[in-house]
Amino acid sequence: MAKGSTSIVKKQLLADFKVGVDNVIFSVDTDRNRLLVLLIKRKDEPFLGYPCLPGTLVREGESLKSAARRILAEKIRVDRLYLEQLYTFGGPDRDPRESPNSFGVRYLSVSYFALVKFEEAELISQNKKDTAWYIVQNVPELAFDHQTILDYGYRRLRNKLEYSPIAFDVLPNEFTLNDIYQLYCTVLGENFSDYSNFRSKLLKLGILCDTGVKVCRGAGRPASLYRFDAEAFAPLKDKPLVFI
Amino acid sequence: MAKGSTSIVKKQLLADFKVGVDNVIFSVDTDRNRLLVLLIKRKDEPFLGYPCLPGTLVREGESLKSAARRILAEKIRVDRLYLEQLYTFGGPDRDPRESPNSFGVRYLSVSYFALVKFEEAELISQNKKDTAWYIVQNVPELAFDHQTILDYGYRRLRNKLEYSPIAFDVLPNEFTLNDIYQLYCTVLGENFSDYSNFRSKLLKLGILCDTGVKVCRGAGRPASLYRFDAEAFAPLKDKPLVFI
DNA sequence: ACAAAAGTGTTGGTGTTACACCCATGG
DNA sequence: CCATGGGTGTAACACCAACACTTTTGT
Repeated sequence: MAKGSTSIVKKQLLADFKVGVDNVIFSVDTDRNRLLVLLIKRKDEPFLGYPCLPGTLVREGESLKSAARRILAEKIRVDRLYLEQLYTFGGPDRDPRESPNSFGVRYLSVSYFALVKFEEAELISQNKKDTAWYIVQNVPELAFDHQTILDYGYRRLRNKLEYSPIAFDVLPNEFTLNDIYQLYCTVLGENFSDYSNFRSKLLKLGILCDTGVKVCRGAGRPASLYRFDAEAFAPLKDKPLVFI
Repeated sequence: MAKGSTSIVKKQLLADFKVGVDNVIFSVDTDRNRLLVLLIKRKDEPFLGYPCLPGTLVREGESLKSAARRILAEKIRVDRLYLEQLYTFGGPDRDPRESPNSFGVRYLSVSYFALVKFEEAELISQNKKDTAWYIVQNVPELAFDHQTILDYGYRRLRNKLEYSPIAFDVLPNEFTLNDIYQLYCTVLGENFSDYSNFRSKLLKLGILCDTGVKVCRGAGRPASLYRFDAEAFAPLKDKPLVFI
């Protein structure tokens, strides 16, 4: 904003804000083919008992992203994740707490979108009973406008998956091609692409290297373990790239 | 944000925010094949005299989008435009005015991205001498972190153009296929696509209707005037769609 | 005034590539 | 049983060429 405005516009007209950060935290349970989102049960009015996205208010000297990381660290413990800003919801009427007697303080929500590894996402024990993973396609009614935020995050997740390699942020260091395929299926739907084409397309990108190691999962031919080659991907960064 | 947080975290830790809105306003001068962005010269310190994005602080009871529309209306007069939120920049160090003696008030910038019709974008006279269109690829050094915001907006513009019909928001009601092509060329670069394929692809979408009227522009065969068919496009909304 | 030339919009064709769908093979 | 790899037909696209209709230029 230009400072010029502050001197022209009367101070008392300007809204005072508290800024909150709400996280849409996704994980993929590849074993059961489920896309999950982390929700917590509210312990206060309004919307007492309703699930909502984990959020927090931004503290002094804290960046928005730091706040997002902090609330994430309070709920789950992960060492690898993908995190990016989603959208800012800031209408004056989005939160019923912004009543006329709220002294003119408005609440703004900057939402963040996170993707974490389900297998290593350990719920922090102190919040365990109120924090849980929900199947995205089947969440109950959420508090505030959090369903809107969730929808927005879900759309972003699907888009991101198609043109950027965020899947590798939540896959083990070594994985089979089928592991990736299952992840994509879970998020994008069963028939987003043929497995055969998905394979060859992904391999042709040259960003995976075959470790040569084979793994047997149940019956069937052993699959090769691959590793994401960050160096090979680096020059492709910021280029239009399609992963499907 | 969950209200639970407010009761746990000590009030004095929370940052107080003033929220600003900065607009990245693009227009396309199709005659001269130029992509333009609207900048204003700062009349205050810091960055006195530097160009910056038009912005304002959000007032009480005003939504973010309303603030974006207000600042836009103060600079230019248009009746058709495309407007969407871009990104929120909120690090505690982004604005040098946020010094330790600023009483802990932080400035957050929610940026908006707008596309307007160059031909009808009339600069409001009172700001005329400090408000001007700049060629995007050739802007001078900007105040604050506005170059970052501009870059972000430019990228968004190119992406949006490829998969959503925002071009029709800034084209005349009736236009030739070459008009659209020129607009795409100006934004995406000369060789983004072959004209022949661009034509047939666009027509095959079935969202344009031929008015039958022909226009002659200088020499050459007369071109058909087309009109965007909003009804035909409606069912395609929210579907993955490619315009290139 | 008339014919030729040049400019611009329009339409169609061809080779290459990507993809959907299917099948053979290997461990 | 399942991962792997290859094969085929269709559709999309890059590149190219021809054609249609107009204005401009030359004689």
